[in-house]
Amino acid sequence: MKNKKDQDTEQKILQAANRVFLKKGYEGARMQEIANEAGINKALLHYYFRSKEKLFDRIFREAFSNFWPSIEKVTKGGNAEIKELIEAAVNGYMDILEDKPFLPAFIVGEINRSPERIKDLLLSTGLQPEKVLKIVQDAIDAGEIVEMDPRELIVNIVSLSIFPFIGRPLLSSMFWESTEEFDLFLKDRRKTVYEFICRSIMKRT
Amino acid sequence: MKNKKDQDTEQKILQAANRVFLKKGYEGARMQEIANEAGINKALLHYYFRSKEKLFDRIFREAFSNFWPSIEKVTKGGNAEIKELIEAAVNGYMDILEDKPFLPAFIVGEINRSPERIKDLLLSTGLQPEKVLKIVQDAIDAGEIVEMDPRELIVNIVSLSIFPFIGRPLLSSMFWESTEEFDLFLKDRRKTVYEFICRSIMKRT
DNA sequence: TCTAATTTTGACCATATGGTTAAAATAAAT
DNA sequence: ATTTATTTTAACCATATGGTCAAAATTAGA
Repeated sequence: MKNKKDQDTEQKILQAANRVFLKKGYEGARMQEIANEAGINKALLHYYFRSKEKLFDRIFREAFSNFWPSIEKVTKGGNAEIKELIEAAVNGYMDILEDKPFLPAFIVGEINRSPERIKDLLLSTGLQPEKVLKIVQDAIDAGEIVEMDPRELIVNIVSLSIFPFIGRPLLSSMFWESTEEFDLFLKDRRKTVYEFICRSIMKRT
Repeated sequence: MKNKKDQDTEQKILQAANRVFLKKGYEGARMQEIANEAGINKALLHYYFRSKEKLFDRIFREAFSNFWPSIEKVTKGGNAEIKELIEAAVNGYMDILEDKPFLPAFIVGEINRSPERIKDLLLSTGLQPEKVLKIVQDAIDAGEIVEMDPRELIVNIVSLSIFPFIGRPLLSSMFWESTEEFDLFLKDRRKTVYEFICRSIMKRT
């Protein structure tokens, strides 16, 4: 039976673990640092979460499920508009990543470390990539956009949305005066990316 | 004075370190594993490279300098064509990344781990981002392409070229039958990315 | 208030890991 | 051939790290 203090401590641990794991990854993270960050004894971590792997697994699954923008509004109604899909995807990613900029680097880094877990993870998210593909394919069949592999468009949308956050330190150093200015650029970007994509896929008159 | 065996061993170590560090990152890599991979005693690593940090630094600098496509052909002559720039950049990245797919994940991961090193690294590469920006700006001023922040176009080119390699395990699991098929997709991609970008920036008639 | 259950801690353990050292093996110099 | 310099190894060392445990502190239940 859980009481109030129980919940508090568990939450403090999870928040601390989240900060540390996301910034340093599984290999770089230290249980001691997580304990310090949470303001508790290291043994408590094991009391609540058995092992580093178990704790990490909890954090990672949570992070992974937060990684996907919700586009049900677009996919639900049968009459899916391709432009709405793009707008929802780009805005969805921007919303998530402005709030948690470390998320994508963390996810791809950890997936790279143990790729065998992907299948399981994807299943538990209940994502339906086929639905997204179908929307794109329908738009192509209807002649609304140029002909292309639907997967290519998806990859491009995702690339344009996510990569600037992964490459933030590098890009901001090369082309901006400061990371703050780069962040301003990122804020504007949801508009410009959307336009960039639409210009490319709309047929010429 | 170095003799032949010396060179051999050093090279074997560097190759082994390269494999291990690129796949596992600094924190995940083990000196023992590098030694095994190189077929030598662990103490030899320290004989040749003092410490893990020193060895890593050597590998990382090498990796970082390999990360940039050579676009001098385009930038050298004053008459820089924007389309040539895009083609050179996309093809340059594809050439590099088809050969070393782990490179971008490694670089961005390690830069994330210690961002303070970037300035120094960038200086030692002798890259000139301004030149690239100027080519884009000139094309805009000449009315060849649509108006936009030149940095935005650069970021888009880089994102579209690099991200699919970073997100390979995830993307291939979601939208392809196997990683092999995804790799075929990546091979074709240098054409389609180029076209995708050009369609977006060329002015409508 | 008194007891039982739960939570928290400090001290400890086993192992992994980066690093060192002295001696053995090999190559170079004479 | 003998000596000297260099390369390689096995055996260690110190420390960091994930994890455990018994006791103390706290909370819940009677």
